[in-house]
Amino acid sequence: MKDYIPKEIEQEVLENWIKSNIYTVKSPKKAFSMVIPPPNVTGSLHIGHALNITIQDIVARFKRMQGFDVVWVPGFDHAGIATQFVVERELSKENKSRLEIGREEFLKRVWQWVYRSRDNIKNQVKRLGASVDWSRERFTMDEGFSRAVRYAFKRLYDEGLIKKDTYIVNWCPKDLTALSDLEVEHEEEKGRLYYIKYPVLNSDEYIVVATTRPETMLGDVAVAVNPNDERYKHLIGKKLKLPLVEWIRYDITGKEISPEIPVIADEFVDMEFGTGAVKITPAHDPNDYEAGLRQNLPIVKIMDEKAKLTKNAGRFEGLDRYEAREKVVQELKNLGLLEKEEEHIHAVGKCYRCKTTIEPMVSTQWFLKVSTKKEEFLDIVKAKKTRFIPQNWEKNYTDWIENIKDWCISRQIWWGHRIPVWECEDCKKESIYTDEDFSYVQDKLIFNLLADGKIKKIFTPKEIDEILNGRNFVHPEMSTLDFYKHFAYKKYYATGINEFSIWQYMASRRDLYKYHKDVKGFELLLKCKHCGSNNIKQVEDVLDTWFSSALWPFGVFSWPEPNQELDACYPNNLLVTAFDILFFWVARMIMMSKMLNDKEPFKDVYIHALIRDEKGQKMSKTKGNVIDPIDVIEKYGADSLRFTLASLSSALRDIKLSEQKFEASKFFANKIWNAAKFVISNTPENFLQDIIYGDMYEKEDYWITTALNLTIGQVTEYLENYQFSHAAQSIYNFFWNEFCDWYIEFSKLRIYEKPIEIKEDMPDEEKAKIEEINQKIQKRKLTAVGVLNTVLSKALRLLHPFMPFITSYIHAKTIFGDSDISLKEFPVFEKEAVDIKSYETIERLKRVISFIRKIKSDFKIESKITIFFQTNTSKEFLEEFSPHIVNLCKLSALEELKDSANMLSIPFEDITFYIPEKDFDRTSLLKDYEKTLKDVEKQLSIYTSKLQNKNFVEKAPPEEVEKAKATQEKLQQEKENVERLINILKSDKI
RNA sequence: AGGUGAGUAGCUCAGUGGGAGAGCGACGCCCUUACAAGGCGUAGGUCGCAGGUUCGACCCCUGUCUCACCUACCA
Repeated sequence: MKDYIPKEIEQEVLENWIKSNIYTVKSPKKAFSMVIPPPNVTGSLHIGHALNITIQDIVARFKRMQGFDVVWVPGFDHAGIATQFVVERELSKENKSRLEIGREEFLKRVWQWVYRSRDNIKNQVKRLGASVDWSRERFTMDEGFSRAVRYAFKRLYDEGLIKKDTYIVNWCPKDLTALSDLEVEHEEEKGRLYYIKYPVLNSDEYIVVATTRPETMLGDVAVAVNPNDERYKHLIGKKLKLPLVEWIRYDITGKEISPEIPVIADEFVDMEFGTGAVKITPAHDPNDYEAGLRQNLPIVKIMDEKAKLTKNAGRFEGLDRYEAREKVVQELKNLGLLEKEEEHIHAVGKCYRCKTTIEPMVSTQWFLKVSTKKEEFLDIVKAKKTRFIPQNWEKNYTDWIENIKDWCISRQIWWGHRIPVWECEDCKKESIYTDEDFSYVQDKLIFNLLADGKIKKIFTPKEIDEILNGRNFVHPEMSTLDFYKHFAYKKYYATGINEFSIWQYMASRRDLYKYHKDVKGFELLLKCKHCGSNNIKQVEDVLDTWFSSALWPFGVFSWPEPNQELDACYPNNLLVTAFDILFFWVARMIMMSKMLNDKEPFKDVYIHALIRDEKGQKMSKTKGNVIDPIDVIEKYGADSLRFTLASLSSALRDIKLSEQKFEASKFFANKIWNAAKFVISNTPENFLQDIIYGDMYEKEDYWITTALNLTIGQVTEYLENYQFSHAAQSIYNFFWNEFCDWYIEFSKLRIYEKPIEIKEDMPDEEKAKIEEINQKIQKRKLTAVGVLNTVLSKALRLLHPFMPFITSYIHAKTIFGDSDISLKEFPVFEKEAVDIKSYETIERLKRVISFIRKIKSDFKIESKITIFFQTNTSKEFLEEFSPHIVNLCKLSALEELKDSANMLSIPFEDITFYIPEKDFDRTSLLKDYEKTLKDVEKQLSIYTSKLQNKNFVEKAPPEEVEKAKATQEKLQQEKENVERLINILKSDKI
């Protein structure tokens, strides 16, 4: 073995895994299932993904080694608005807009983008070492998912849970789409509060209203005051003249609305704020909208979808909302109707994608009525059908569900699942289509292609042939037809489909397919399910991306088709995700799973932290503080990246990350490498045959076996409880501080012990004696090698989930390397391997060695010396381990004291050591020991007073009192020892 | 405004009703045949502040300050 170069070994190991396909599971029996949170196809993975994938892979590898059929499904999310946004930005580089090139051409561009981005991310996931089953890869826009989305939509619609409705929504005037409440980010902003006078009709009085958005006054339909507000009570029911407006406005039903508006009473008005009078603009403010509904007020829209003012704004028509604001304010000023303006800080809603200020707008959208199902969604978590880890998140979930509003699921964008609703131009009613409406496979396939936008309204058999028999987007190794069979229908239809067979089929089904002679194409005839009219058109809107992501835990297992894998893998055993998508995604999955299947989507959700930069700030490309996981892998290796993330990942707090932190893990990997090098290079070739001739275990062998087993127990428990950082810490300590620092050093006594040379001229008897000794040496060596190998192998297996590459590479080179380490058994805690007596003996030995090392360091003893000892109770112990002490302390010998002349005596526990007198810095040493004495005395006084306290002795548990007594005695001895030493140092004797 | 989490060594963080820990950094000594990406040793903390409960509090309770995040409102 050469030096540790992560890049080289990781490459090699990765190739082996991919070649041998070991993470593919055909038919899971004892299943452990997870679905990857599908990364967006918007670019590349960031360090947060790396953390997410690392945690999942740790669990996956752990469970796999424990004998589970681990089904870990990878995949990607089409990310509607985000991806559309990115592709539009690309287009703008060519000075084009999506509106110019049209929907069809634009979507082609998106698919090209997705292809590149997907492959890039896929490669990154592989380099992280994720042991996903690539044969199960899915995409939220693949043929199976698109079909599942239609099924889901239809079921929810049929149950009355999906409704088209006119309602006030969050509208992004740049992306030109509605957004859900969650997609709006609130930011504090400095604004102004304008106080405007509204004259009371037929009176000299006026009401002053305060507003941050004066331009919306053009859409005012009332002014509201609190019914208990004495200032305004007399005005309730009177009319006001809306300033500036001298024209007729129309509400959304087309009714004329006068600029004379009523003063109304409504409880929602806060008397304390502003003037206590509120202008009501139902079309452009969510609160006003609600008030409008309560008070039966008309809705006057004054802005269009780009937030430009409309005809209702009279002479302000065509102005942008901000231009209009300035102009309105100016005109009010001129008329003397602006009482004052004030600085005002308030939160402004922004589009989460493009940061444009949201315009609340009344619009017709599709809603999923989740608010009616609150109790059911709460129950999943309350009844622990789904467990949140850490549990704290339950409260967040519960609070959010309790206040949930209906979910606006339609988006006015192009990239996404088009709503499967066909509206009838004749009877105006809605028909939902899925492939359930067709009985023959051919029709089902053609319908799906049509609904997915893969073919146009009029299509040719050749196009169908090319698509179905062409390479599939997600699984290029199979045709799209096979993809349908394998992933969507989960059945094998014998039907082969080609251009000719389709032609023949469609020609025979003139009831369903209309032939267009002019273009030699067919049209699938869809009819209105209510009046039978052919005059129906599919809704242009697409669904919120999270609508499809919410189906992920069962959609990847070919839902809605009943099948064995769905049964075996759903509910998923575990979902690992970050808290920032708790509502977006986790809650939505719970909702969909409950509504569609009456089940929880997963048993456990492990919610991990977000990664921030070293200053605790969110990483973002614009700030330039991102850490690219691939850069880290290049510099430090994927193993180091993973180990670092795992050791930093406490579930509760954010992770502050800087590049430097990967270094420690790389040093650790290097340590592993070198320790393994030592073990492997000292293992004889035919070791496995010879090991039966090995000798008995030494105490240190029992010691390391015990320490190993204690570690195994800890790591297993930590992993089972998702305590990754503790598990990582535990292995780290064992490997470095026990195995490397002590056991390997101890083992060198036997490993490097040289056989005695036999000389020709020796008498036979002596030769035989030496021969016997040499055999013994050989036997002892074999045992040490055996223990080294066993411990190394088990330690590597403990480490494997964290550092899969290096452990796989090294393990293959050990005597146990017949198959990949990821398929080996995870070490099991063995009670009978724990030998507390030997363990404590060696722990004592470690203390003695450390003490002698400290003495050597304190007294600046550099050369090899002989140290003498004197003891009543530990003679055997010191003699038994004298080789260990001599070697690890680099002494020339350790012997019992014969003559104390010119010796400096140093007490330790029940032993006194003697070193030769020599020059050293007495003052500084005295200072050190006096400080030690002070510390010991302080400790001792704590215990003494504790034991003198009657209350403690009487009330504390007896074992605590015993413990305190023991500690007191220990401290007493230590105190005496230090005092003795100080006296010796002070005496003129030396 | 409500909620959640955090405040422990210079930095990053563990920890728990009974002797304050680790990693990194700092300092001193060592190129010793697995490893200088290493070894050996050392220094450094009234555990945010104030009360309370307890025989005993870094830990539990109350209050308070600071920081971060989430949710809602803000005419």
